[in-house]
Amino acid sequence: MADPLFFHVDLDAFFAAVEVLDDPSLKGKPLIIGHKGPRSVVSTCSYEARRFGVHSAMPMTTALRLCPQAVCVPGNMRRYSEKSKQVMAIIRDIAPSYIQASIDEAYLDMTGTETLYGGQREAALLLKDRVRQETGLTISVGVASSRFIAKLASDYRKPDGLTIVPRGLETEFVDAVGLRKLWGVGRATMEKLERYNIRSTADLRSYSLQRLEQLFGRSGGGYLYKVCRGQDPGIYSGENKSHSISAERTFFPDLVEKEAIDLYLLELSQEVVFRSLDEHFVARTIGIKIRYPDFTTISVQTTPQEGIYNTDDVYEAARRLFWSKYAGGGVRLLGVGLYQMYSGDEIEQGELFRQDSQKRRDLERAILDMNRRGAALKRASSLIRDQKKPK
DNA sequence: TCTGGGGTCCTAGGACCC
DNA sequence: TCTGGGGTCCTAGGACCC
Repeated sequence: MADPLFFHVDLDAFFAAVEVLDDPSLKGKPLIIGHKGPRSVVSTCSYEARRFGVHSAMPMTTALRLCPQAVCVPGNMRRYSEKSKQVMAIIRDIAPSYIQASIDEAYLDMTGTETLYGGQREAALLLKDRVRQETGLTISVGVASSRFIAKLASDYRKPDGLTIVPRGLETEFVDAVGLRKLWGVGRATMEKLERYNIRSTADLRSYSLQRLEQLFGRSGGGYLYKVCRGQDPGIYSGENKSHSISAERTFFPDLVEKEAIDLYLLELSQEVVFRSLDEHFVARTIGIKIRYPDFTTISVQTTPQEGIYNTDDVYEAARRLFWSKYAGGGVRLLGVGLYQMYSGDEIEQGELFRQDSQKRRDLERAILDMNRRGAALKRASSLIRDQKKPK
């Protein structure tokens, strides 16, 4: 049997690259994707902007202080997902199988393709070439014996990079990448590691599995034990898991009026329900999230016996949860989520009220279909909200 | 650095059942 | 009844990633 071979493909500064493609006058300029508002953050930025210290998730105010001449555009997800699909189509053409991990990255299982393309490097170069020719975008590719190492490798040299980690040199490669840049080691883990004087992957290897499990829990300990040895922690199974959908909004200024809070709860409820209809998922649990001006964030959820079928069900539950938990004062952020979602549309029939719920769900589906055809049809309550909403 | 929005996974405690 | 152990479900919060 052929040795396992994986590619990880990562689109370089993806959103920014698409903007440049669509407006060549932006080429070579520091470009930031994100809203300009006082509470927004950088979504992506071009490499020119990165030279000023700008990076993803940075508060927009900070970014513009570092790089005042940056061009700032809000972003267009529909356009990005269009380009993403083009790239995935090329990947599908070249790889025997692949997993799309997000809008701008994918894991390709290239096991057994060495004779087909004349070698790993040749296959990776073919992929890079085709993406450039057919979409105008550049990608960075990591090649390794596991998905985990391939992922680290694609990030090792960017943009337009190609890094091949030879079989057997996984541990050395992980050492070269360094602890902080390992996927899954974020700030909190890093701080904890430093408290134990663990500053490198080599330090980490001197700890036993048992000790790491004591310190980081069964799962976290096992994860660290494997990755510092260049082993794949196996995090890509993902089949048969429940799914969730959420929507949230940060406000400026903070919300204070009861009416406004209710109207936003309605809007968010509507949003998640329509998306669940679109994806053909039914939820068992609904939750809300409140963030106060001091950034403390709480969440509450409930799993109603009667089931959750339509916007009214979600909105009523969201309101109950909110008003039972709300501590008063301003609201910086509101969120509504559907959890424990399973695919399916039909609800078990039987009781009358359920049939009624199903009818409303069918109505909402009809509205969704009309919206897809471009009709600007909204629920009346939402129209009223638009009139009342400040700005 | 005064901190978006959409997700996933993990943990720990409590309820409840056998 | 002062009291075990395992399994499953639910909840709140945290960490992490793109």
